[in-house]
Amino acid sequence: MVLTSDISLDARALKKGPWTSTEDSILTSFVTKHGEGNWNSVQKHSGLFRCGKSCRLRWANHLRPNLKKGAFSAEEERTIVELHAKLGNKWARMATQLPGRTDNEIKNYWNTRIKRRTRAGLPVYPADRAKSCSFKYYVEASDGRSFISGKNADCDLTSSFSRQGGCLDSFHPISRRDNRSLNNRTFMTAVPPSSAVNQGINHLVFEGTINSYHCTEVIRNRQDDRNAVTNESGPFAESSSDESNMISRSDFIFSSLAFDRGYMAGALLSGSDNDLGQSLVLYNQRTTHENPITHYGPPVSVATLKQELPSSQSAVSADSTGTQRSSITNPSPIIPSNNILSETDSYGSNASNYLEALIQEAHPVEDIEQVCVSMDLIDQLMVLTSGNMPPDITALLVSSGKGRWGEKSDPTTPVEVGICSDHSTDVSPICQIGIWDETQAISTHSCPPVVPRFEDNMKELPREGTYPVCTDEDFLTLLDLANSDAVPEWHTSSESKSVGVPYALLVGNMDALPTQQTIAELDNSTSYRSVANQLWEHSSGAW
DNA sequence: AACCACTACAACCGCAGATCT
DNA sequence: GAGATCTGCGGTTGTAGTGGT
Repeated sequence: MVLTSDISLDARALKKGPWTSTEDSILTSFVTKHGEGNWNSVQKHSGLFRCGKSCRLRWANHLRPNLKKGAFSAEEERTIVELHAKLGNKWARMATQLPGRTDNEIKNYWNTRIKRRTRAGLPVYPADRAKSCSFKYYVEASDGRSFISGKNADCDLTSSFSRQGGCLDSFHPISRRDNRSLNNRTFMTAVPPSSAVNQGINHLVFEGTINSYHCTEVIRNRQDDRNAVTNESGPFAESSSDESNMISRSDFIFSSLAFDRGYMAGALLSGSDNDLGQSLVLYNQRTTHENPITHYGPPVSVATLKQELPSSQSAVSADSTGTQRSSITNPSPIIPSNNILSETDSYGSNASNYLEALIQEAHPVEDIEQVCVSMDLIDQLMVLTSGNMPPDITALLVSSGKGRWGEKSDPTTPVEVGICSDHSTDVSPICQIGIWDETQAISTHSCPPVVPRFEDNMKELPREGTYPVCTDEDFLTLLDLANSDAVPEWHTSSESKSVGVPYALLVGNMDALPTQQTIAELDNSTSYRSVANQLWEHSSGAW
């Protein structure tokens, strides 16, 4: 009531509409004299009958020095497209990357561009931006599962993933740490059709931000997305440029990366942050960068897996005979058709023993260094473990691969943690563990495996002594060495380095995870690879 | 010349977070 | 600690200019 008259008074007093040159000059002289800020006082003391907001806007968009006028250059346009792909409608943030341009300009440009392209039936993002990733792998498994694995060398989009039941488009990993696009980061997602949803492997590979243009059915078996499974619509189903679709979630925790013949090798279902204790969480970038607590949880039992799946999806299903079995297509006649593991079994020791038996069956045991673990074995193991590779087995496989590093086909596929093959030979070059790199292309990786000490499992690893088991003192020593820059880094990419989990893997002791401060210091000074290098030298190449 | 569609741009509005009192 | 105020951001609207019919 009281305010009504005030408001109408203000409405009468304050001018709206286009600014005159006189007003501009008044505002300019006032700001030049008194500086920016305190815009309401501008209105009060400058004689302008404009509200503070209007003054700020006029100054910021038109009067402040160093503003660029005129049409956007081709380079600026390209930058805008890239930035929008990464940031969405964060005009102000985009403006900081375009000197002399205002958020309003960029917004106007984008909106008219959107209109134009939409009217023309063109995609928002140019096709060359949406498809230029060279996917290292694309596998359509016989059971209908599809995987896309992309590593991207020159663009920040991974898309053009379209398949029955879902597609992934415009996939933009962005570092939370500095909002930098993880352009060269390897990522993969698996989008199984409904018939295979119960594999427990349909998880995004990374934790980050997804700009979900046209994303559908990407994540389907997360706790809070279970309802979405039934209506064939994932959490990113809406197609919109709305900021609300900039989904940043921390619970897309990928497991291992490698797969062949359509099978995940290495595995693991993800879990939310709250599930750390249940899942074998291998990497969680958010926790790494902001709160470096990343766990190797206990192995996920089949029962746990089952529990974690939506009600419409079960890890094991009954076949026509009523036998409960993994719904992963059995890839090999070697493996009995029924699941060796009972539902309630943790696969741990059984699987380990079974794998050892398999290896011994395939190769003479006297020279384990010559053992080649074929993908058949990995296939079988995947069936055995329903896609969840226990860490001790992972380590065993690495052990089997000892000595193969750098030989013939270079096992350069980077993995976060897990097992991979290079997909180039019939016989897999075994496994790698623990090399996580968001800046290196797949094909340029070459470094010795870093074997985590899986706490209780460590003492059970074969060939004890060949693993780089680090004490905390070792860790500090290595850290000093790394920070001393005494050793050349394995790569000198100017991109920021990823530390944290790799470090922990390196150290082999999750308890020895460096503090965030340490990570930051390390990140500024050297690469964790130099530590790995030291580790390698310390072990005299023994691993 | 008049009208219309379209584009580019400027400015306003509402909201939310930060800061102040 | 709570309310007021300031500031910045993003969405929306208004308007001038341009080109085609």
